[in-house]
Amino acid sequence: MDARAICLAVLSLGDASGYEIRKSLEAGPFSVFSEAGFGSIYPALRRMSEEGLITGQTENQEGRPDKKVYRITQKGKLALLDILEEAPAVERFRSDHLFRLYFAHLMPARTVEALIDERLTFYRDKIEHLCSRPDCGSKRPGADFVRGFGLALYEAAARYLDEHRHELLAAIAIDGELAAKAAFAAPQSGREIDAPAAVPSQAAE
Amino acid sequence: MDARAICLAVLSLGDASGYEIRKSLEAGPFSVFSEAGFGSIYPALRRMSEEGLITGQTENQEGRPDKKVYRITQKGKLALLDILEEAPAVERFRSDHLFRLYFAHLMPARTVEALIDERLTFYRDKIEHLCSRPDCGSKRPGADFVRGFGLALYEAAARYLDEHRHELLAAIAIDGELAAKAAFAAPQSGREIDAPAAVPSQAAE
DNA sequence: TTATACATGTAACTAGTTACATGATTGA
DNA sequence: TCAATCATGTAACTAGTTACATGTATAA
Repeated sequence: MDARAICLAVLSLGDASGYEIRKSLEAGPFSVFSEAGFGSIYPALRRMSEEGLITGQTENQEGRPDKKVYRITQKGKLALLDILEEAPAVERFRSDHLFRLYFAHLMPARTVEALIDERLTFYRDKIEHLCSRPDCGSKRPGADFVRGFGLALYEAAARYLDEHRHELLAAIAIDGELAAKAAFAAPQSGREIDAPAAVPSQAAE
Repeated sequence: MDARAICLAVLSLGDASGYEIRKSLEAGPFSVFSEAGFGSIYPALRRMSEEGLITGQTENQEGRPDKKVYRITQKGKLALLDILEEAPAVERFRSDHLFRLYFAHLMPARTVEALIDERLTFYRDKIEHLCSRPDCGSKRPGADFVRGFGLALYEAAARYLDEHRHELLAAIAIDGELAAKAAFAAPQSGREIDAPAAVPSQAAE
């Protein structure tokens, strides 16, 4: 889903300003599986407002900037139902952290350690956050299902990192810390120059 | 990481053509955490070739199109090390499937069922695929770590779906299948029109 | 005969990020 | 006094997707 769908989804739960939508994506029920910045939220709201999917009402506030509170229209509700019926996009998962950890042998052990710790903290924060709001109303069964799913994943991730960090760190240490990096970056080493034909199958595997 | 980093990573394991890089992203060691299409791979390879991070050699093949086999240069290796040292991007997770499942009450039960089954098959395929190649060489400890992480996540996901699908499906059925959808889409219902100020906090929560 | 695998690439488009502009209030 | 929170928005840029163009060989 794109920023439009996300905004529509948040507004289907209740009126909100662009700022509040953003906040909701950080902490609300959609925080498990979506994210969007102001740079995509504001243009999306404006366009949907022009198209009649939502309406905006400017609220004057004392002491702080005016806010524009949006409300989903019936047309907007139907648009959301349409989005729900569309074939879901192929789920793609890209992880910068895993990318780096794959090359752990090319980094100093303390960098790898910091990387894992940071990730652990991230998952634990997420778990704590999800646990702190039981929110189990049977009105929206999908909400509980999705929250449970997120919780299960975050817990599995945290458990894995916790149980395997020493393993990885030990394996790097044995390697002589930066020896692997030096070997990799050395002008001549790390590749058999006269055996290029044999390598592609390895890469493709 | 972007398409450039991904290509560099694959090439650091061995020479490959654009086509082979793509294949490797579907099945190889990076399939756990990255994906890229031809439309981003080919331009990335060309640019990196111009910049001297990789070199390309055209191989004539009988009976099939020529292929351009790329090899990472020393400059390319240093570039990869640079990427590894950069602060990792904030990990963002967007899921079309979870988005839909959140609104399960607005969809026919059989659609929801199909959605979950599809996902279950996806995770099981991934698990089977990851298990089928033990590949435990101590040379690249990060490779095993990352594969294990992916496996742990996919297993947790599959387990959750398996154990909770009936729960969700039952909750929807009780609701009278499409009654919720009708109520949601009905012109007047689903929102207290005269209590707009109270709603934002709910959305933001 | 039909689809898939092999193989590379471009053009047009869509979407999203980053940085900037503006400015008051509140808490440390 | 400094940072954070509230609040909205635009412009320039970056990146990625989709559809197209081209063509052979092989397996079902």
